Amino acid sequence: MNDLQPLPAGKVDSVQQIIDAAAQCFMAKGLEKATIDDIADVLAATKGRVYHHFRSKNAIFFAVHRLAMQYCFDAVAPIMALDIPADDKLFQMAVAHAHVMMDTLPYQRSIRLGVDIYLRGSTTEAEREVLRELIELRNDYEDLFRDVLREGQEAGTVDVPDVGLAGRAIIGALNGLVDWYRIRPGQSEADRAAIADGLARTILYGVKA
Amino acid sequence: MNDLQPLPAGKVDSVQQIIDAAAQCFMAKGLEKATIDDIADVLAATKGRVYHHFRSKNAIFFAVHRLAMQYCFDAVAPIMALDIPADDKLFQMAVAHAHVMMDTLPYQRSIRLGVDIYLRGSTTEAEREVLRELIELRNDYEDLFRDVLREGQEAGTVDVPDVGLAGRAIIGALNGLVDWYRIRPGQSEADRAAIADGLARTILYGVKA
DNA sequence: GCGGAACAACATTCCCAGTAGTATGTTATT
DNA sequence: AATAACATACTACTGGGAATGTTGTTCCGC
Repeated sequence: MNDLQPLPAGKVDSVQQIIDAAAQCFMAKGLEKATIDDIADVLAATKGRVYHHFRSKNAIFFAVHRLAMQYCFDAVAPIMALDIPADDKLFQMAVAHAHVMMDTLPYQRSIRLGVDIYLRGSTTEAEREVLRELIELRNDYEDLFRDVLREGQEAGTVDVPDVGLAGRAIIGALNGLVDWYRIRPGQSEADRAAIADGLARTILYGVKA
Repeated sequence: MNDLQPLPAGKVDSVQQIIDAAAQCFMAKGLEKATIDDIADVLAATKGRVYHHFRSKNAIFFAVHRLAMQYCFDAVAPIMALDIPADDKLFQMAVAHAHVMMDTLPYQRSIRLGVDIYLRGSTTEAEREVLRELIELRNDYEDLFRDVLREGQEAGTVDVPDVGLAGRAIIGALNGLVDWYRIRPGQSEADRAAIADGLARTILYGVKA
C-alpha cells in the first residue's frame, strides 16, 4: 500500500499495518466475526505477528478506536482555534468531520456501536478502564461541537431549542455517513467535497424554505 | 409489559415473547455475544422453546428486524396520508420517528449496523434473500422522507441543496437517538416529547439564527 | 572483527471454553 | 393417538489465546 516510502519502516510501521488491517476486517465482518486469523491474512502473515504486538483482540480494537478519535481531533481541533464567528466555525467543523468519516471509513465504522457492547463484555478491570478513557475521549470530542453551539447561541448567531439536543442532531447527521457512504471507484475528491458541504449546509440552515 | 391483555395468549404470544427477549439481549450484549441461552434465560425457559419456533439465530434476528421496521411504518405511514403542507408533514414524521426510536429502543438498537454485517456472514442463499427484503424495506421507509422532501422542494416550502443528502441527514440525526438515548427511571412522557420535538425542530429550522 | 549470546519478530501447534444446532425425551392438549 | 410445545442431553466446531519453535539482527567482550 505505502511500500514506496523512503523506508523508515521498522517497528512502528508494522504495528500500524496491523491496526489498519484490523480496521478493514472489523468494517467488513464486524467486531466479533472478524478473527485474528482474518487480520493476519490481510497482512499475509499469521497470528504470531499479531499477538507479538498486541495482548488481545480487545487491545487491537482499542488501538483502532484511539486512532479513529485521533483522526477526528486532528481534523477538527485546528478549526476550534480560528478566530471566526461561531456559526462559520461550526460549518467548517461539520465539513471537516464529514471528510474524516469518508477518509478513515474503516476506522470510524469499526467503532460504531462497538464501545458499549464491549464494555459489558470486558472481563478485566484494566480493559474497562481503557474503555472509559475512550468514551471520555468521544465525549470530549462531541463537546467541541456543543461548545461552539453555545458560543454561537450567546453571540446570537445560533438559535436552537436546546444546545445539547442540537449537538446530538449534528453529530448524528454527520456520523450517519458511516452507515450509508460507500467508497466507489469513480468518485472524485469533488464528489466527496459536495457531500461534506451539502451535509453541513443542510444541518446549519435546516430544510425549511 | 403487556400482561394485562384479555389473554388471547396462545401461540402468537409465545413467539412474540421470544422476539422481544431477543431484542433485549441483542441490545444488551450485541448480536454475536448474545446467545440463544441468554434469550431463553430472559424467558425463564430453555433453548428448546426457542428452537421450536425459530430455525436459527439468524431467523430470530430477521424477525426482530422485520418488527422494528413495522413499528416505524406504523407510526409514520399515517402521517403520509394527511393532506397538509410538506414541511409540516416532515416535522410530524420526524417527531413520530423519534418517538418510535425511544419506544422500541431494543429493536432499533438491535438492527443498527447489523444488516450489512450479517449479509456477508450469511451462508445460505435463502438467508441472503431475506436480508435483501429487509434492506429494501428500510430503503422504502427512508424513501418516505425523501419523497416528502421532494414534494416540499417542488412546492417551495422546503429548500435543500440535495434532496437525497438532506434525507440522509434527517435520518441520521433521528437514528442517532438510538446511540445516545438511555431509558432513565425518572423520565416522563413529556421529557420524551421534548426530545422528539427539539430534534425535529433543529432539523427543520437548522441551527443558524 | 569475530563467535556467540541475547533478543526481536515473527510462524506453528495445540488446548479448551463457549456456542449453534440436533436428537431425544416428556407432558399436555385436542 | 397424534401432535404441539416445550425441556434435557449431547455433538461438532470455531476461535481466542498460550506455549513453543524458528530465523534474522544486534551487541559485546576479547
